[in-house]
Amino acid sequence: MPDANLHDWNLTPEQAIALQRRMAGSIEREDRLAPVRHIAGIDIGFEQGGEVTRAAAVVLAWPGDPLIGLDIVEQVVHREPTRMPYIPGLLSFREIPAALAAFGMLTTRPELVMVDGQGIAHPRRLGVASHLGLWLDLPTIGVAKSRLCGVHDEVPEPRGEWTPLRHRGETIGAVLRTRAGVKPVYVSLGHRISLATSLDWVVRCLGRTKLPEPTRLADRLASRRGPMPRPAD
DNA sequence: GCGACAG
DNA sequence: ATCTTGTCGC
Repeated sequence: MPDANLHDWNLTPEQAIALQRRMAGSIEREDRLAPVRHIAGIDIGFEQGGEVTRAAAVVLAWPGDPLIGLDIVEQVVHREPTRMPYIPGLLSFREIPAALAAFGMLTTRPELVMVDGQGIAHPRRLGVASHLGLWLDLPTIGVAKSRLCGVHDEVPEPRGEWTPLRHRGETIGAVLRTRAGVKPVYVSLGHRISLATSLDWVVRCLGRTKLPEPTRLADRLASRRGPMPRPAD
């Protein structure tokens, strides 16, 4: 069987794991961002019992109106047949192809991308946010609603409080309280950004909800709940 | 060997 | 992730 390469998304679990180990070494954990004017949010949802994969991408302008909040500049949806099942640790191979297709539909090229899932807070340090960041060569942040690996203390109740997420003696992310009394989110750097800066951006993009706006809006679009994209004027 | 396990 | 109604609370 031929070796796995970046353009092949139909890999065996063994090949996928080997590829993650190779790619993880290319992840940049320090800031290398252009001035942020647009922030994108990416998320994937499923339809028809999982047969169809639905990728959503939203672009928000930064900074937004202090009263209205962040403005939606663009929002797109891409649907395609689901390729592979969900396997813990191999999520990106299931979601990235569709995410890339949706991202490619965007007219605006954001300077920062927030992804629903882990960045380097992954057993092999290559969660979906990191994988996507490497592919797009853009700064990415992983914002997950639950933990994949690592341990942490309880997070203080006040909004904005956080505690380190550790795994094998290394800090791989932060568990952030985005709303008092609500389950915290797992923030980890994806690519070309530090954990500290990642936390800054997530907090800055927070509305009154648990998830930051980019991820929250993409989530809503991907799960086909909120209003559909309005046709162009 | 026995659990845990992003979405 | 998705399947699903009502219900508790600000």
